[in-house]
Amino acid sequence: MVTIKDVAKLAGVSIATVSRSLAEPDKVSEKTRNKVIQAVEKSGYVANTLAQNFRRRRSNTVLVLVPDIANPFFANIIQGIERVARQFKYRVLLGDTQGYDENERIYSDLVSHKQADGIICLGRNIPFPYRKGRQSLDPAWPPFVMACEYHRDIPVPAVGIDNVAAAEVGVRHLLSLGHRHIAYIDGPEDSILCEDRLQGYKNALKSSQLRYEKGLVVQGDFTLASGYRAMTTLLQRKQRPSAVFCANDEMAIGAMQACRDAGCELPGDISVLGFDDIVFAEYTSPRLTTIHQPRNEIGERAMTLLLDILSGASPAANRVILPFSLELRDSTKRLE
Amino acid sequence: MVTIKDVAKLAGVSIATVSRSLAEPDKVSEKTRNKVIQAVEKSGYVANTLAQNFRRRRSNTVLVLVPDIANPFFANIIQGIERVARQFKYRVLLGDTQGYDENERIYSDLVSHKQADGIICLGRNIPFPYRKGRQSLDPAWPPFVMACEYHRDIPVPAVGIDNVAAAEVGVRHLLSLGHRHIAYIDGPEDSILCEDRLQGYKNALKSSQLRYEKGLVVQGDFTLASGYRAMTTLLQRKQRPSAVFCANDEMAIGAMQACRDAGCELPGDISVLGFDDIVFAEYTSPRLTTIHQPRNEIGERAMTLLLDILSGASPAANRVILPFSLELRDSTKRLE
DNA sequence: TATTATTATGTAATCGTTTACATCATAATG
DNA sequence: CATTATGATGTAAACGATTACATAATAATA
Repeated sequence: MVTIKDVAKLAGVSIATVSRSLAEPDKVSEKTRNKVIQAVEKSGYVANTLAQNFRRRRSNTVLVLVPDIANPFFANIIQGIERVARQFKYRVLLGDTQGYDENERIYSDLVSHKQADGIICLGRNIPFPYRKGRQSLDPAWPPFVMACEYHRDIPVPAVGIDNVAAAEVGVRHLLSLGHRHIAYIDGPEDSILCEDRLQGYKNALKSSQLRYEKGLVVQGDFTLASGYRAMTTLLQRKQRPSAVFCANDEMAIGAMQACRDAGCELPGDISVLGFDDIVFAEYTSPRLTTIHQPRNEIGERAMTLLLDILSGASPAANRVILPFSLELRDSTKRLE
Repeated sequence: MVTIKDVAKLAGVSIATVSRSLAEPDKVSEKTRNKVIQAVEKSGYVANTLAQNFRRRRSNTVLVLVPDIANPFFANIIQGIERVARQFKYRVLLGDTQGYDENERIYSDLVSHKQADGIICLGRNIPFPYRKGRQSLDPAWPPFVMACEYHRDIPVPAVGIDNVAAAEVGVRHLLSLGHRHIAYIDGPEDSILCEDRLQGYKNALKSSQLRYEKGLVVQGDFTLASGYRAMTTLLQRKQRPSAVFCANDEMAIGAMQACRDAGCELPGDISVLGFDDIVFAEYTSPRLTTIHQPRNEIGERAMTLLLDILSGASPAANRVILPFSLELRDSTKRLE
């Protein structure tokens, strides 16, 4: 294995000069720099990252905590993160948390010695230490950014869309089609995202002087199956809703299946509105009307934000709000 | 930061003893071992992984090359890998190759200095050096395992199912329903997986004395959109197929949409058979009949295999073949 | 030209482990 | 009891980079 020493010998300079030529080229005269570069090329030297990480006390790696990689929604965000990370020579370490609260593992494995320079959390259960807020945070914990979700009380840097507004736009769309009996299939309890969407749902109802009916809100957990179950519950009501707004596309797709199984026409009997606009939304029958989130961009911006923080820039824009859009397709229909 | 030195002082022993107590406990007397353990607990010492990695020249990290994380099929495999990795205190570094051939990056970033101790490749474009076979492989490249795909000529360790047999079972099912005009929507050209599935398709046809008709095979690229396009092409034939076998579920779902758009009844006019059994397959309309692959297990076994190789075990089972199953649902129907 | 400021380079310490080797104590052997 | 094997511990040298500091070379000034 060719080390910095070999290069130094080959170039006829000291190892310090080699190191400098590569890391801070302007601290070195052009002549020597060229000698070094030549030697590097000739020898095929590539710096030992393990040694560098150790010495520099950082790893050029970010840890991405994903509640569930199998969820295509998250996958797109990860892609965005990856792209930016690669551009800035960072590596992406994946942690599928599967809902577990795995603080100790994260801590002892990665954080305590800067195995990861920063953390991006895609889910709602953020590692415990961050819940206590910046000031009381053990300095060993590295910078932390949330994508999608955010924290209500603590100003954790976060990237996402305005979920209240998005939900409101969606539900208003249903209202504009004449629906008055609109159900909401909610996501997991501890998701602020879903609280916001619920709020948007309520806002929209209020704007039409409709009263919020608790029985029309059923909780799911973002999975297809939970959407199915929730819809099944809703269909058992004496008065069936004529439209249902779902906190994500998967539950919407599950709900559609439940409708079909119950013999409902789609969208004739029931209009379905999703959230996220995953690729599959265009391939359901009928095609799913949904709220589009810029997933790739969310990932990109989250990574960019993290890099900013890592580079010591003040967290100017502590919370990045990206635009959403209502994607009109065929699963919502005017009420006759 | 508390280092091994602090622990040594606290326990009243040398750093070497501390190191040994932790790494090779039986090389140390019980008495001292206990002293050390106490000191470790008291001080809250946790070994600096960066230093360890550097000194040991390995990282306890595996690199997983994924063609596309957004594909739920791969996501499940990654989950399996993650689970085993975690169990054995390995970390998973994710590389979304997006089809790029990014050999140099992998090499200079990771491989040359054991930033990753091993590689698991989920896709078909395996890093160049491995294509040349073990004997002519630069020893810097770490052990390599393929999941799903494999290499025809070179005995690269691989985990997967018997794709020829699986496809044959699937198509025989269609034949048993009376279909005689069966199309195949193929995956990308360079995928051995798909070659195998095509072979299975041919085998099945032959077993029913049907001749293989080239026009009934259309190429896709595993995406929903490509399935849609392929099916559209097939529907333009003077004689439409009565059934179509797709190399993956996404293309099948795309194909179903194309059928609907063309005014075909599903499964009345056309039976559709998928491959993989992704979660969405149960939520299409009609529910998709498909070949089930044990995705999680593929990931788990791939990681296990890699760990075996890393631990120096001879690659006894160089190729692991897992069972598949035909998942009968509603998208295939007897031809009337 | 002599002196000082500036820039370029080298020397050597350092990061926190692991590990070969030396040393010392203890147990087993003759 | 002397000698040798065995086991437990310590000493110190790595690993390959970065970087504070010292020194040498050059440029700027008087």
